[in-house]
Amino acid sequence: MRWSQAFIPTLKEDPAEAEVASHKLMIRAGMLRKVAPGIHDYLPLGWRVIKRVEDIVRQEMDRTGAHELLLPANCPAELWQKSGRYDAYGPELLRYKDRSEHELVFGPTHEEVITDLVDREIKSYRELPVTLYQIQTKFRDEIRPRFGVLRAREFCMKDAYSFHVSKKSLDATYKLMYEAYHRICQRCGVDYRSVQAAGGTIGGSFTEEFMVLTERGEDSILVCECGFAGKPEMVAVKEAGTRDTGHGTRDGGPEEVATPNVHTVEEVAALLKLKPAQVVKTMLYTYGDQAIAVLVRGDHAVSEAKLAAYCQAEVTLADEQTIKKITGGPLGFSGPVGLKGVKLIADSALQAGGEVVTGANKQDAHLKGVVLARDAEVVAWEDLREAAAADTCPKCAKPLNEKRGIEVGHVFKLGIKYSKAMNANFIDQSGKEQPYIMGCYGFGVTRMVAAIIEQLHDEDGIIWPASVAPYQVVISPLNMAKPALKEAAEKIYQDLLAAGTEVLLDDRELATGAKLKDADLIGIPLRVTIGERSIKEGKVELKLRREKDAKLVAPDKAAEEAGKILEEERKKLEP
RNA sequence: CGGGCUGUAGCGCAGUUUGGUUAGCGCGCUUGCUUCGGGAGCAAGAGGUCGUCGGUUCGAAUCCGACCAGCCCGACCA
Repeated sequence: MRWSQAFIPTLKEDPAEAEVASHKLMIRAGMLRKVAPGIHDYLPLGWRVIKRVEDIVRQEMDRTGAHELLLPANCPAELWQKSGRYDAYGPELLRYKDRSEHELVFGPTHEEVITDLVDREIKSYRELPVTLYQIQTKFRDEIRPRFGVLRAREFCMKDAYSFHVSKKSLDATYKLMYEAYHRICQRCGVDYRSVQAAGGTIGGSFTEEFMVLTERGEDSILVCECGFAGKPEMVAVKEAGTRDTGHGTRDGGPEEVATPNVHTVEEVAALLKLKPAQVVKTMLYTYGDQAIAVLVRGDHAVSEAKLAAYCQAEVTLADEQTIKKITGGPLGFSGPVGLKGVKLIADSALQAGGEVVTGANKQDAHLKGVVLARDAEVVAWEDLREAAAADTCPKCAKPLNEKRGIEVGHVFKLGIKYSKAMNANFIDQSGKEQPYIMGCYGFGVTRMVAAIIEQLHDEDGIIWPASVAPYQVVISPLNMAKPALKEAAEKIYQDLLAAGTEVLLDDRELATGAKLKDADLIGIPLRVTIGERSIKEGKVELKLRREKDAKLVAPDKAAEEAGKILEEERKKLEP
């Protein structure tokens, strides 16, 4: 492609609307423009990258034996009513009516549609398992779209669904998908981790997320140098023996102290001149028609995932009314002493003993000098809190580091959640109807593009890995008015085209600096620089975007040498 | 939905406090000449419902009111 004829509207300045690096750079590099909040034009350069990532995803899906198809973006609401998600999904689901008043949804994900298709077409266990996938535009009516394509309302996603007769068969496909996702992330050239996700402990289902590590990620993850990574709510915590909670044990039991208008742990600790760790939080949760009180140290957070696993049910934080009914006191003053009629469990970190401060179950009062083992009826001490960077790796016991990540992929064993709700069955070997056992596997294509930039850029612009770059080579003749430079550029351009290389020839009549700045901004992996300085010696320069120094080669060897360098670059990204 | 901020040329902004000639600057764009190893110089030019509607005033980008849109934080979602 000749740059003079391309549509690559680069910008010199950062757009005011963009906050994060990937968003700024996608706009400045002429990849992306905003049409409405969370809705974008993908310009040619951006679209080329999206297609490169799509191709990687497609190749890895095909390698697992999955089959690509394309489902409609517009789906009848009936399917969603059948699964129960028409009500459960909430306002993020874009709904509308057609001219004959039929209700439709614009699919944010396609479990319903695919389950309906498979149910209509696959009747026998003999035809299973099957894995189907599509790469498609999804729509989610995000409450607050932000960061460009990282959290958009319209985005490109690969979604795959597998159908099985047995859990064992699902396990096998899940493993294939899990491995495929690792290969995709490796081929995209990013530093990433796979982590077990919440929900994985309920009902035997299992789910993992693939997170690209970047400082601006929306999720917190804990990583260890041994390779372990996990989400704080999932990482098992081992308490390190006894712990001094700060103020020793006196006789005499708890003593009430006035704490007017003091609600949060920080406020209580400040008022009583203690550390948050010396205060105990009492959190009430409900599940089904039951309630449970959970104690954690003031500086810790309850892991709802761990609590859900303990309760074997989804848990919800109790509302103020429920709190009043159970504790007799208002929100913010709950405590374990004298608490009746509710199961009381505590995080293992509190087992060390010592005196702590808790709520008094009445307005504007706390209790100090509480010794949980003595003053409260704790029925179980469990690992119930979110892990933090201060904790140690459950695998190797080294200290953990807290990192931020962007979720690009999610693999999930669904089980019979959808097939059961939608009454979608196959006939098993004994002639009986059984619900399909399902898995689903999502991958955010446009999100991955942004995640790559977020991780691979410098102050000059994007640094594309060769595997996803919109062009492999950019040729920059530094002065189009000099015939010698122009001719050398043209020759190398033709050589590279003949070799099948995706090449961008910067034939624009711009000042030298502008061309070099633009080339760096759009991040093409390899630049062939043709300037008078080197052409006088009969050479041109080959420079990798990610490196500082250039290699000098004769113009007629440039295409061949470029091919070799790129081959090396691509090899590095192979799983 | 709550809190904060912002709407002035394609982009980035000044001007608004204290109303007053023809609304400015930088980048970009057009034409010409000169330049060319890190966003060139000179000259000439095009481009504006000052977010919208209403009000106050002899006079409104500027004051008042309502509305709309966008961005950030939070809540929500995952």
